[in-house]
Amino acid sequence: MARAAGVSPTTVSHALNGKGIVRRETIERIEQVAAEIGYRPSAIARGLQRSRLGLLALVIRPLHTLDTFLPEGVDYFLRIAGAASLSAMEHGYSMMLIDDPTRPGVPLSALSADAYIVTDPFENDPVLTMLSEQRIPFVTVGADPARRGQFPEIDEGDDHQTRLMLTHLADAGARRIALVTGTDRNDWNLGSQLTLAEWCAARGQRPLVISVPEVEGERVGDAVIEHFFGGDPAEHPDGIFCLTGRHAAGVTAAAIRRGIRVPEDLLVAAGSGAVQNRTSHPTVTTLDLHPEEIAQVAVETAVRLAEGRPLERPISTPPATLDVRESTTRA
Amino acid sequence: MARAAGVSPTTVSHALNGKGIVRRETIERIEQVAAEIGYRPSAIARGLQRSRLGLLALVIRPLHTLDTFLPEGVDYFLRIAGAASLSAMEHGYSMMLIDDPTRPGVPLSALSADAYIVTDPFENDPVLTMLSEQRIPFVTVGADPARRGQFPEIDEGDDHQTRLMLTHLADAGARRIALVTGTDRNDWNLGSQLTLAEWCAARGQRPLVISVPEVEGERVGDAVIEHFFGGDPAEHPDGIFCLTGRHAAGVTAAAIRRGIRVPEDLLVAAGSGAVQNRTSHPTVTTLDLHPEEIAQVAVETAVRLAEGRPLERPISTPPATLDVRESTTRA
DNA sequence: CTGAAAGCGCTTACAG
DNA sequence: CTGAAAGCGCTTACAG
Repeated sequence: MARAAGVSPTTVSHALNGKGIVRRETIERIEQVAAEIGYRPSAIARGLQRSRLGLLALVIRPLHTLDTFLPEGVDYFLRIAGAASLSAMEHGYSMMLIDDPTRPGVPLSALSADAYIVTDPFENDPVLTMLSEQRIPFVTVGADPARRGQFPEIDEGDDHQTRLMLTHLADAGARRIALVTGTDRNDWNLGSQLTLAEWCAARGQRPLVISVPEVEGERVGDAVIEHFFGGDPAEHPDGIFCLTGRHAAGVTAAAIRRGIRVPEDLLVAAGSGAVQNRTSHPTVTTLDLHPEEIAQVAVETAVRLAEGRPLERPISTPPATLDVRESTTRA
Repeated sequence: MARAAGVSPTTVSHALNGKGIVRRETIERIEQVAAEIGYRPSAIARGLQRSRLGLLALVIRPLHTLDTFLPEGVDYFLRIAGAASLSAMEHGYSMMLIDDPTRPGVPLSALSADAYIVTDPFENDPVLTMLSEQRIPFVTVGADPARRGQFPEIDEGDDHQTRLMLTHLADAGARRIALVTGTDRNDWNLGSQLTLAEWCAARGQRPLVISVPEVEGERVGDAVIEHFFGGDPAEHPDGIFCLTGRHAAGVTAAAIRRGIRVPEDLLVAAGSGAVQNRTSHPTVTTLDLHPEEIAQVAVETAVRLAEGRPLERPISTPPATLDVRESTTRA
């Protein structure tokens, strides 16, 4: 490029980056030659200088537990990935989608992002440990339950969300609300149990909770219903809050199979909605967690970290909102 | 690192990469020191040498047309993205998810992948033109309809898939099959029209086709039904093949609203399934395009290109299979 | 205003 | 077996 324009590499660099002082005509000539020969500076060479590549990475932890990377109907994480990728490009970065970077033999490239976004880390998540040991900047979406506040984290507002849904269920007529969580030890699953415990304590109730694997999806329905409705009728719930949409779909179907009417006998709602919840009969009330906006905030934070700019903490996201549907609407 | 181990950078490089000849003990010492200080070679410096970063990029063209990057219920592209990302890591690469890289002001990083995968390029797709001009390796999933065979491409088997579905509809009792395509000018939309034209020609029929925007999703239902059932009853179809699952969902619902029974009066099927099709009433027959396997083949091809290894052409993917559901099953 | 020099952190011939 | 030198393609002080 320098040769083609008949100047030194220094001048090319100055001209194209608007640094230093270069005669206007020289800049124009260089720009023209660059356009002609389709010159683009090498991101790698520049990266070596700045030791930043303009790369962000997204690690979606819960997907690692699921058998398929992308469980059907669960659009929450996928919308995060898409929105994060767009958002990154708007900030001048590209987004890598990577699986567990602590596995032996991960590609070097998977560890060369300028900053990482880790959504829903597990308790004492080794990914966070590794990144932190390697002094690689990262931000989590949802805290590591065992290390809350230790790392830059974006509060998903789990507590608020859980209360929002519990209040809605109570308003809709539920007197005894059971909780169905997943088994991943993340803030979402663990935090909601704490919130329910407080909620129940305030009402002098014993919390009804069951944790079932995320990966089982709809299949957990019968087991969950049997668990809550198998024993003492005095202990039967009249509202069930499932953290995942697929669990809620399975629970709703199983309840109906057992002759329990939804919403007449039992209110059902989901935390993170699945597409199924919008098309099932009855349709199921869910929370809208606004994944696009979470992704945007996460990317902004990651960019700040990558560029060594200060963070405003705590970082929070717009609160979840309710999508009220038939499963919690009594006539 | 070299200093820490008391050897030269050359020896470190040799030891860690298994190149050259290094005494076993030296290797061991270097490895130990590396582990102790958590040393990882810089992917950037190495990349500058090899002018490859170990990065692949996925460009999902149809998502660009849609208003949201990740339309709800459409899991095809998302499953491709997830599977491609996993597959890339197995090959020692990381996967970037990028939007249109021809836009002015794209991050340099978005153009520094070793090879690109472009799914469902448009006719004369500027992305392909740009990549090809810049001599950046890429493979398309589905051809550029205007430049078939000009670039490395993975055949999605559109023709086979369309015939598979037409045959199924005919077997299920349809005498007059209409086609609903999207409006993106990609192989999937254009190719299926050609196949239908041939199919109809063989039967002495005039093809019934309408193209409606992908982004409209379910909302197109009434317009499509009105288009096909508004006029001469002799021209009413008794089978509709919608290329997208969301269109099929909308069409099914609209037909039922109009008193057209599915599947009794009208068979409906979808090309690429959406989650809705599995939970609607009636459930809707779809093709399973096996996105995970397509992603895998695409990644393998991209890796070959990145490494300058020869391609075996034509590259093909496992044929689509039918998921037969209620919408094409008459009692 | 412009360019020669050094350096980012590696790898790869090549010399010892 | 080991290391000094050159170089990957840029950027950034610094000298002219």
